[in-house]
Amino acid sequence: MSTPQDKKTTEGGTDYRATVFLPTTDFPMKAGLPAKEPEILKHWARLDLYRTLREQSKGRELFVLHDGPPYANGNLHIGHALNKILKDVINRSRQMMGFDANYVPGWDCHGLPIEWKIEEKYRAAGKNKDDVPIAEFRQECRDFADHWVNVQREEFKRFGVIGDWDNPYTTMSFAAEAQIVREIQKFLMNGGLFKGSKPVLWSIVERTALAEAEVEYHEHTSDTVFVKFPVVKPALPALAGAAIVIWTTTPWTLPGNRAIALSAEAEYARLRIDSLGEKSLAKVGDEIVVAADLAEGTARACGIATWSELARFKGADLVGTVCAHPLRGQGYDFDVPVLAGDFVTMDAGTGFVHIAPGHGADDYNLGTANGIEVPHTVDEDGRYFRHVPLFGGDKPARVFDDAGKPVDANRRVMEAMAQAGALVGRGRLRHQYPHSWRSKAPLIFRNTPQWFISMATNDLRKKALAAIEATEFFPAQGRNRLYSMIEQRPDWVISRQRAWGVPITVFEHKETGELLRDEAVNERVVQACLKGGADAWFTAKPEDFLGNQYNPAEWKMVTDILDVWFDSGSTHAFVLEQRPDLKWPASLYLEGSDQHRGWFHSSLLESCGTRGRAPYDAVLTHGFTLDEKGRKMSKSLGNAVEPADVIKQSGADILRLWVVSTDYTEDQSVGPAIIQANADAYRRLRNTMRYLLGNLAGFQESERLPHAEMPPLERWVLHRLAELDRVVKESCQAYDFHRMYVALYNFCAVDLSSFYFDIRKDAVYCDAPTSTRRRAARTVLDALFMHLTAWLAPFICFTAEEAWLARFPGEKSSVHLRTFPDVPAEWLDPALAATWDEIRDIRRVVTGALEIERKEKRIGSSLQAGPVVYLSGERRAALEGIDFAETCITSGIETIEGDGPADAFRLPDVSGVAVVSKAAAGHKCQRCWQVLPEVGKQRKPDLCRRCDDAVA
RNA sequence: GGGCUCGUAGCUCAGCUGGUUAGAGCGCGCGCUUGAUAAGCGUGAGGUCGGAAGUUCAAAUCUUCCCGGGCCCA
Repeated sequence: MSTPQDKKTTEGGTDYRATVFLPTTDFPMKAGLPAKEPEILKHWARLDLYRTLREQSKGRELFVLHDGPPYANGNLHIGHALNKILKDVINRSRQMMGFDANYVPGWDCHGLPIEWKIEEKYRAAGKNKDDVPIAEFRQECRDFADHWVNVQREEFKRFGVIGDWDNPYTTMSFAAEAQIVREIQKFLMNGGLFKGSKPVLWSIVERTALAEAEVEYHEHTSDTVFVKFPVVKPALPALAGAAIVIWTTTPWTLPGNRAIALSAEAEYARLRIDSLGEKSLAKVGDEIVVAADLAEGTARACGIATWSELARFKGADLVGTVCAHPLRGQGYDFDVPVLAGDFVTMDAGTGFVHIAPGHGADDYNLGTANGIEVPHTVDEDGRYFRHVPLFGGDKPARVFDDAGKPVDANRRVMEAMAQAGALVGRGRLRHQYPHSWRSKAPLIFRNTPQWFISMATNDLRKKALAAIEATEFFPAQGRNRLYSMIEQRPDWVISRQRAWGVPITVFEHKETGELLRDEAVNERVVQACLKGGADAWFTAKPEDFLGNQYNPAEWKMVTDILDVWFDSGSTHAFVLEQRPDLKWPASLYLEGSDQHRGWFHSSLLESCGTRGRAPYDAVLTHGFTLDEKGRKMSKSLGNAVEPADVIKQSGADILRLWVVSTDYTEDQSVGPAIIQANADAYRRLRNTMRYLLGNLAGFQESERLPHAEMPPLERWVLHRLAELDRVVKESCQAYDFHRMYVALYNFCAVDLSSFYFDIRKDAVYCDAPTSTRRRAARTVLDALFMHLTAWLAPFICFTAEEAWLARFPGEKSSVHLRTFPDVPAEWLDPALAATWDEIRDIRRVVTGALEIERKEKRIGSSLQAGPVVYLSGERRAALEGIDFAETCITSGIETIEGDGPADAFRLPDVSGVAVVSKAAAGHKCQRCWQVLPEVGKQRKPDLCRRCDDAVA
């Protein structure tokens, strides 16, 4: 064994450090990204990278990832970071694959949240939104959105995202608003647009519709009633002569009743009332039907003391039964069918739900799905309309008064029910009930006129479904999700009773309700919007648009605002179609999986309704970002990761590395530990770049060695590059960056750092510059640099640039102006790769044996060893032509065909290899530190032959 | 409550149409190196494959149920 004496000989000996070719580079080990990245951003700004790329790639095939617009309010959160970085990785990789990947970012600017912010401001100042002129209010919304567009733009740029930041799109630009108007006009002209009605949450106090988000739930005491609906046409004979009993907490909606819902899976029972408790409203001998599980509860609530069960039915078997309205004969003579509703639960009531399509969402959906009309029963004051029998007329009953207190509607309905003999029971219930966030008054569901886009007219649903079939989905499951939504969705309600958005620019005839369909009128509206934005609809006079042909007195301008999903669903029209540097349809839409219901969905419908196909060729969805425990991020849990914090502490490249390190098709986690892990991984990649740069210092073209003249080790590295080239291409094609990242990372860590670099340090540091081995190595290091900087550029765009500039500085220099380098066919050599796999197996046995020597303190450095390796014939063949001592980083090695002694070192999973440790023979070369017999016999007494020549 | 979806070592992920002792990298422990040095190398310990039942000669892989998480609806 080699002894510590070797070390002593260095002391006082010649210091050959200066003659060794150690790595030299200005590329620092410590990145300092938070400070460095802004400098790189400035470099890109100076060379105008975005525009340079466009010019440079003119004529190439366009790749257009159409940006789904984020909403312009508030700072960016981690979800934005994931989304935009992913888009950027795709754009950069597509660009480097040889496309012209032109990316135009955009913003969604209209809508409720911004409206609220402005309203809040007004309220803080003691003003009321309704007292402000609408144009003024809209201007404030516009300013607000504008502010956040600018804030978010800077934040996105800091992520390293490249795109046309100087000319982004917004849904509120005049051109966009005008085009949105054009789009809605297309639905007007083709008949897809129609006026219908739908129940909305309505505040009687404020005389306005409320959005779900404006609703608060508070305790409220409601009147409850059990009401009999006599069976007229039983679906089963055993049902004849009975009455179905419903329970409701809103008796005033009973005049609007048009159906009864039940649960198809539940059991129902026909009961005969045998005896009653005190004050019961029920009648002995009555036969009623309720859910079997709720019979007892119903009986108790209605004061029924004893009863007999006469029959049992499965809910599904009762469907099709027709009942009479309890007030039949008094103006309520329609049929009340029994339907199955999946929202019916057995929590309370009777298992039968009274359906008033004008007074509830479930009611509406079930009713319209079964072709039932949606009656208008109460007006905006909460009074029954004149036409409602018994409760309307000259003295209509009212639900709530202007202070939100109950009036007489419930009482009068209950009295009528009692009089009709239909009231089985009544009570009071304290429960959670919707209230206005502003007035805190209770709300009602009220049928209101709304504008719709029909799913049936022009076969919109059919076209949309066909378009989904024709679209590529990443991952594939996205197709099903979107398909089933489109398959089931009702007509699209596009009207909102709001202020901040694009109006539904339609004229409705005051008498007939007919819609004005005139291209000349339409064009005048569009021109006005182009000039003054959609505000024109509110500021202009009707005659400005109607011209001389129509009498303004006869036509009403619709003032409802378009659903913002129609705005963003039209981005393809005012961005892709109108910019000559883009194309329609988009190559790709990419958003979070929530956008199956959102942007993917509305864009599809809008485009199919106006152009007959999807505005995209492919759709990619990513999951949501959760904390390290897999939980949703929230302020209250305090588990949110802010992208700005990560950038400030670690740098955007760390955030970008996180994005590509996850499987974004599923939900992904982030937190301090995960960020740290990515910072660790980053250092490994960075040091790989640094090592390449250091050892390429002064590299000359004349050093290059042809592939055929390279040692097997170098040819193996080039083979690995060829393999990676394939992985890179496949991964980029399939947007599978995680796979690519793992492949690149493991290559750097496993193949390069711990193997190739480690082995070749000796030759690169100590060989003479003319040595073939060293030239081969440097040729390969150059190839590694060229490939890795390109491959990593889409991921860690800052660091790849930093590394590139460290080697090729210049004001016009940028790694991002490159494409992925080609790989010569000759590099691919699977047979060679198989040999090296085996060599590394054998090497593992050697390093394992060395580890024991180290434990026993017989060696420190592997260069102190010169083991004997016993090999089977096949194993030995693998080492043919290989310098195995060099491969194992030992000073010498002896290979002998044979089994080897019994006490030799072996590994269970590597057969035919046995290692007997031995110290290297000779003395330590003071330059290369190998222990060799020749040391002491050269010109310089403390050097080996190679080093002696090298320093000569 | 409904639709879709996810749950493999501390972390990020591989494990094709079911088939030997479940893999990788990181992290962690130990050791080496001190000429990639706030770096590099070697080596070791970590898993009831969310849980239960079932199908099968055989299940992380198929079926059912349950638990937990997520998105969208209601």
